[in-house]
Amino acid sequence: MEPTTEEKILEAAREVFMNKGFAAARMQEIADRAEINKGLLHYYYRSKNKLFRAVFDEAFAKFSAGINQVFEAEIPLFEKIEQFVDRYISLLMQNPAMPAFVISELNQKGDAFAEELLSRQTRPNPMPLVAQIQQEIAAGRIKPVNPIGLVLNMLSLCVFPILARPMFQGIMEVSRPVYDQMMEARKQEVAEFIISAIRKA
Amino acid sequence: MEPTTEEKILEAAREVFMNKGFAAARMQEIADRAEINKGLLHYYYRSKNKLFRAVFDEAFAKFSAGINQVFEAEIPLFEKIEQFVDRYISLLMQNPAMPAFVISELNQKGDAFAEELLSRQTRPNPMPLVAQIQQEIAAGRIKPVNPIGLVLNMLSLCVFPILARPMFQGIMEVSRPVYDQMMEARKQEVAEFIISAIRKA
DNA sequence: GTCTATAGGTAGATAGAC
DNA sequence: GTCTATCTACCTATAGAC
Repeated sequence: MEPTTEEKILEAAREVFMNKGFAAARMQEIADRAEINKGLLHYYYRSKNKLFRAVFDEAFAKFSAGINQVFEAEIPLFEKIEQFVDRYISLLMQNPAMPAFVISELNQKGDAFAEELLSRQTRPNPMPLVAQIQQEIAAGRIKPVNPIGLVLNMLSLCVFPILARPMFQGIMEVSRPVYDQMMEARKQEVAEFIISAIRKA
Repeated sequence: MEPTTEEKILEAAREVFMNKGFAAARMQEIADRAEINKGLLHYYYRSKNKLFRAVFDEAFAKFSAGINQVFEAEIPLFEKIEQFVDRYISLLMQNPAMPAFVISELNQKGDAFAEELLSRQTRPNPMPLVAQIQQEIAAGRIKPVNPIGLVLNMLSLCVFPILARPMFQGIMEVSRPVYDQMMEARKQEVAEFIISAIRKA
């Protein structure tokens, strides 16, 4: 089935906003990619800001849903870590521009924007995982680490390599296929790294 | 001593470019912050692009020098990890906008820009640390991990929490002072986390 | 709904007086 | 070196025909 005009606009806006950021994005380029004209863009979304919000909100909700799905799974901690790393790196590799997009817009638009955005329904909620980590510590099954710190470590290890891809490729002088291959191997390595760090001696 | 006009310009440009990014930065705002007028800005730096490059190159060189200093230190691996985490988190906390700035510009301007930029003299060189890790593995003193992956993990754990500060604060509902305090505590925690992960059982 | 044309505003860059 | 004034280009947004 043919995509509707609105779908074509959103798809085009996603690509342009995510790759260039809000300020550098051009309504003309979005119109061109959607194969319509600028006037029609404003007919559907009255302003650049409104179109941006539509794209950003969707990306943020997708990001949140993907992450919460694993946070909430009712499985043992070590399995959950493995699943989290595997699924989350896969999700990020499928949308490699998303993390840099979300991070830089949140940084640029100031804390007011971040606050407003994070007050919505669909947002990351690490509490189930935090609680699970606390239980494991209380039961003496893993080392006594800061639970929030551990969740932050898991996220850092998955997201940063995607954010830093251009820098990493430049410094290490590796081609894109080799980079992709390394990320694939990292799924296993990162899970082992985290589990080794918290497993009781 | 009074700062020269050029110093005032660079200082103002740093603040504006780092917080807003290239596209959203305005020459007018830079002029205002430097307490001069737009015309004079163009007298010193003929274009916005040239001014941006001056700021970016300086930030990138500073970033690289700080990191290389620890990569090259001739001390035992576990000590080096502790020093790296401590110093690098401190450096980042003193320039909290720098990582997001460098990362997003490298992502937005495409791989050509990244390639060109990374071909300069002062750039991050993790090879001394990679070699040291390989030696430790060969000597059987740490677990056999991917050396490049380990360096990437160290960087991820230090940089990502700074990049994600607005998101982290929003999700965890913590104030700025509490966030700063958590980052301070992380210096110790992250070093222990990494060492636990690679120490032989 | 979709197009063309254009209004209205703003930003980077230049000219020229002092 | 520093200023004011202005040019030129571009971009968002609107008006109006079809």
